Amino acid sequence: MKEGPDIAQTAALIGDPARANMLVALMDGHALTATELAQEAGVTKQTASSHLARLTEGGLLKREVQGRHHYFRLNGADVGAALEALMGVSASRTGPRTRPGPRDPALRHARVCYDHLAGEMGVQLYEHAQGAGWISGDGTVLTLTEAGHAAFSEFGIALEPLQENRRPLCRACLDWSMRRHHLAGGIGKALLQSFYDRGWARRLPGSRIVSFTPQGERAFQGYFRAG
Amino acid sequence: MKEGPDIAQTAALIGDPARANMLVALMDGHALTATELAQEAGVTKQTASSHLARLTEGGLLKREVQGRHHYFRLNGADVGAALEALMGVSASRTGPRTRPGPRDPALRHARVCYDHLAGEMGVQLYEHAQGAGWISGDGTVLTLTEAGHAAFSEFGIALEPLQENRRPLCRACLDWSMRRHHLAGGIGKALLQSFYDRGWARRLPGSRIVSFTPQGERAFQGYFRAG
DNA sequence: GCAATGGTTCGTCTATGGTCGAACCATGAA
DNA sequence: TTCATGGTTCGACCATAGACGAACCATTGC
Repeated sequence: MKEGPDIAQTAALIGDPARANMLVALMDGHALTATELAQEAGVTKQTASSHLARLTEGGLLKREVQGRHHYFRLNGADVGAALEALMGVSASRTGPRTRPGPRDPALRHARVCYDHLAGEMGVQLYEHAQGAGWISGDGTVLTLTEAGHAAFSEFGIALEPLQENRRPLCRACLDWSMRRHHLAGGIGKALLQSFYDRGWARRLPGSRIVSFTPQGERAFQGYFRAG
Repeated sequence: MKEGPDIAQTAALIGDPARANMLVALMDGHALTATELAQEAGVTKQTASSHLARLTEGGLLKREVQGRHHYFRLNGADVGAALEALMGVSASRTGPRTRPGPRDPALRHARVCYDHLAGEMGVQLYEHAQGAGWISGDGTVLTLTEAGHAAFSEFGIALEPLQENRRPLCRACLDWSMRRHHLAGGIGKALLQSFYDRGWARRLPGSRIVSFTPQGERAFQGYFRAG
């Protein structure tokens, strides 16, 4: 009697704590090996192997074998989007009784979320874009205004190839550390890449921290100062 | 070591087949009583009661008591969005090996999905809007173009109050019966309401079918003919 | 008052599935 | 070859949680 795809199966896959930990660990976009994921999830290698097999079988993960290492990554952007959507409802429902956020100040200041900038700087970027009228809409889905189109183009973001993409151009992602929004979507990704390219910031290896240089932070503030 | 909201808990809530059936049954937007939901899920009243209690406790459902009837509905649009996102990944991963869609031709032709139009007519509407340049973007998130703004305004949709809303103005929703997109978001909802108001169509009670009158269908084709 | 209907609570049964120990394959290096 | 490391498979154990029967509360109508 049921119609539509088997949503329960997918949700149950995400619904196990160990697997959920693996998935959120992969939300930053890169691939991790099986043992790294086992450590992330806090289980032994055997159980991790079982979970990873089920996740790939279920189509949520993609496996790449390189020598004796098995790398896993999220299978497509929509998987990440679904995880973000679940985070959104979890955050708004269960409220802030969950831990208020990462304890590491650097993590809280600027970190990567899937493939875009999160943390205080991410929130600031979003709120500046909102205040300057570059984006409109207050939900998870945003529309890019003409002013925003002009501003991002001027900043050096090539918008046309992004619009060709199947990926949402412009989306808000709930920042669970601050319970505020930050900018996700194709533009969010392109902006972070641009920060890297300009030498404003770099990704600390083995961590989600995005480390801005003093000059980079100053330049960022010049473009996106709040208010 | 985990950070962020407890995504596993929410996902596990959705991950049970009985509960998932209840949730998708509620995706059309109205409220259903406990016994109706029990029937939808294919379980007895007792088990349904337990599931419903957990869903409301988890913040996914909202309960309204009217006399001796308990009505349940989805708790907010983001819950529906999360369900749609899960449907998206489920549909694209597990592929069309799941039943290709509703068997009832009327259901396949025009039905309600959460609160907007789905089925063949929904897909046609989306593709016309895409072809006419009213919307841009090919992912789940769309931007309304100026032409689209003009077109929908001319059709009689008041866009300004929608933009105030927290709800996404314009979004694509994957139609799992056709594996194509249809138009969701605030505009999708407003359009369907407009079809009702104009007397073009009505909702068949107790079903998801949207029944167009011959004149209504003709008028619809006049506005949104494909090609 | 009584009966009927809609929902919930309690107790029990059962099975699914998450976990780990141990053994087993595969790759790469000495 | 031998050894070490990264992953998987197998088997057994155990807890959770989903299912229903029965009884219980609440609302409506007679």
